[in-house]
Amino acid sequence: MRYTAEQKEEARHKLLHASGRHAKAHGFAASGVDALAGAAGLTIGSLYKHFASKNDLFTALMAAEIDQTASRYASVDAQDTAAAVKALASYLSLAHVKAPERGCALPSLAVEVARAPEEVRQVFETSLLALKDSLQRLAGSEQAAWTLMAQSVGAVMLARAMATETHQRDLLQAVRVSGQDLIHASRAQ
Amino acid sequence: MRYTAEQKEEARHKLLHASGRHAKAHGFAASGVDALAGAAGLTIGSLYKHFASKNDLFTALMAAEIDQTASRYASVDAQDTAAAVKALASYLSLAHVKAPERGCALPSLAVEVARAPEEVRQVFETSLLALKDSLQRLAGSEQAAWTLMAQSVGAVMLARAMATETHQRDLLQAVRVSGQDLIHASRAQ
DNA sequence: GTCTATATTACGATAGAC
DNA sequence: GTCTATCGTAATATAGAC
Repeated sequence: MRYTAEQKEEARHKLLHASGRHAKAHGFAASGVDALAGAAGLTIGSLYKHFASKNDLFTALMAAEIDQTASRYASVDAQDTAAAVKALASYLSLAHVKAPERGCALPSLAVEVARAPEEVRQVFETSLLALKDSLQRLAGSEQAAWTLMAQSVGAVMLARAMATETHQRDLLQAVRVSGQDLIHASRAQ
Repeated sequence: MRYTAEQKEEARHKLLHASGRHAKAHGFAASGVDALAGAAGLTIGSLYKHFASKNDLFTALMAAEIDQTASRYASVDAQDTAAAVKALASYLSLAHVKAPERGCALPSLAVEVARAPEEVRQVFETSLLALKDSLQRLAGSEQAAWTLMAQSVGAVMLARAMATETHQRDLLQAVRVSGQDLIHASRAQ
């Protein structure tokens, strides 16, 4: 055959990665299928050979994105408090706010998962629980992990919606301090 | 004239309210202009007599929605700690997660503001800062206000994206406890 | 597997009658 | 001010050549 299984896998991977970037920046529903495929240098017809529907692409894309975020925090040394604080500061940075296409998918796309069919939400939930476990290693308790996740995701999303950088900084800074308190409190015990 | 200024104002108000409900449930960009107008019992042609464009409607709708949330927390007695905790519990309830059309606009629509033109974000920011001030009365400090807002909005959004009610409860409960700690800490001083 | 071309539907916005 | 009708455009998805 002209195309090997490896080449197909590679094309699928590139499709997931590139359409993920595009969706995080412009929204998934708001992105046309042609734009999603075009981001990977492909065309509509080709995309539909890899995914049965736009929703099918969304499911795979979301899982890949959240897993990527989870593995990022899984690689942080849980013993190293300074490393945990640094990872938090990176998430709650102005750079993250300004570059959604390179950042975490949750502030950009979680709301679209909420409106997606049960199947999508089921796959998403599995990935999200894995991310929570990664955070729990750094945050100490499950409660701290959920709180850290919710406030970080909320802060980045709200900061992106604001118009002026000064206020974005204020919000990020406030949540950063609260998050640090949370991390330190769990380690003081 | 056949239509008085009051009737026009009333129609505009109903349009804002009904399209707000619809947008919170299904997303603003994902909602057709006909569906937005239809939610208020009107038609497209009529909507365009009140708003110059779909984006113009979004700006007005967002401001009205956030102001509504802000006034809700402005009416809570800042002296009454139990009342503040109760308001927080109501926001972080399963009922709120299950009924986005009747709830706060932030978990549903903030991400769309982030992708909207500068003009929209500017108006949004003004309303959001007023909401922050309302929360600051209850939370004590500005830092606690931003944190409370970010984690509550994030928690509701993430809970809505999850598939099973048990995990939704876990997340809401965790953030509720953290929020209560935040409120109590600010009042212990 | 990738492409171009197309079928079909829905979108945002406008025009004109009442 | 509200309605129906309509103009362009862009959407999702499929068909068929290579």
